[in-house]
Amino acid sequence: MLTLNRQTDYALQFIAALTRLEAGEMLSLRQFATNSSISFAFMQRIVRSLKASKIVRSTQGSGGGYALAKNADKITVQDIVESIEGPVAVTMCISDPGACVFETKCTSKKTISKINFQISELLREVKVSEL
Amino acid sequence: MLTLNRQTDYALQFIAALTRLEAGEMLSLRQFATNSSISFAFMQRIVRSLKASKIVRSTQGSGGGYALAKNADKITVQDIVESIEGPVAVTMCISDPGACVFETKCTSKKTISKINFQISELLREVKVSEL
DNA sequence: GCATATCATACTAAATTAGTATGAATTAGG
DNA sequence: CCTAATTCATACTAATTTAGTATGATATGC
Repeated sequence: MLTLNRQTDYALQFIAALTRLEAGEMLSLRQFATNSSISFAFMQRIVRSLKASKIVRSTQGSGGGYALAKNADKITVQDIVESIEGPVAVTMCISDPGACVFETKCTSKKTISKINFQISELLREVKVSEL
Repeated sequence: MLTLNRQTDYALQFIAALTRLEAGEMLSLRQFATNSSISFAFMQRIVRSLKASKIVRSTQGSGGGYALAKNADKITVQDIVESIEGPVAVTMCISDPGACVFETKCTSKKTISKINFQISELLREVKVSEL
């Protein structure tokens, strides 16, 4: 089905929520999770990746929470996907050269790489401000 | 990683091999499998989908095998992907409306649907003759 | 100090994907 | 008619990935 995993899906929703904050406002993850009836612990792990990729920033302690680390039209859907799932790689020859049994005799790599690039570009053109 | 599964990968390689056949020639799956050192039984299941989608045709019995069911530039990568994995659906709200916990309050569906459509179109523009 | 947050790690469960096994049906050629 | 080579069909198991849980530490405002 060529699908994003659920974590990415949740991440996009969380980011969308952050785009709706006032300047200076923080969103508590617990509040978001409860509000959306999804697992808080699961969300924590997802958001950790977003933090590591510098997509969101956080403040700890009471009254703390998360906010976008940069302007919503400086963050792309590609950034989110890559933060959670790693680089787009439609086939294993892209993510893991040498893994494919066809490798040497494959005539399609060029075409496949092009598809991969185009999908990646397409995701890069969508800003999270559009979510 | 937004990746095609291995079955699709194998299917693309098989189709690529079929495009290289002379008119009237058939390729035995056993031969292809042995040749590529991948599981014959696994390939059988994959090719069955391709047959069901009328992408390949087959003749049984000694000397039989598979060939493309239509011209190589009438078959797209999208056809192969859809035959093996089903329709492109980047998020579950596309493959399974009602499954997503955000459903009602989601503001992003339009954008996501657009991405989904674009990826699908992109795959449809690549013909298997290019593999 | 306490309630409310994030941070970090380790674990378990569920679902999907990959791969195997077995046997039936079909056909060309000797 | 027999045999070898092929596709067809179904059912099963194993491996991997994804989803989800549990627990406790660390930080901060009031």
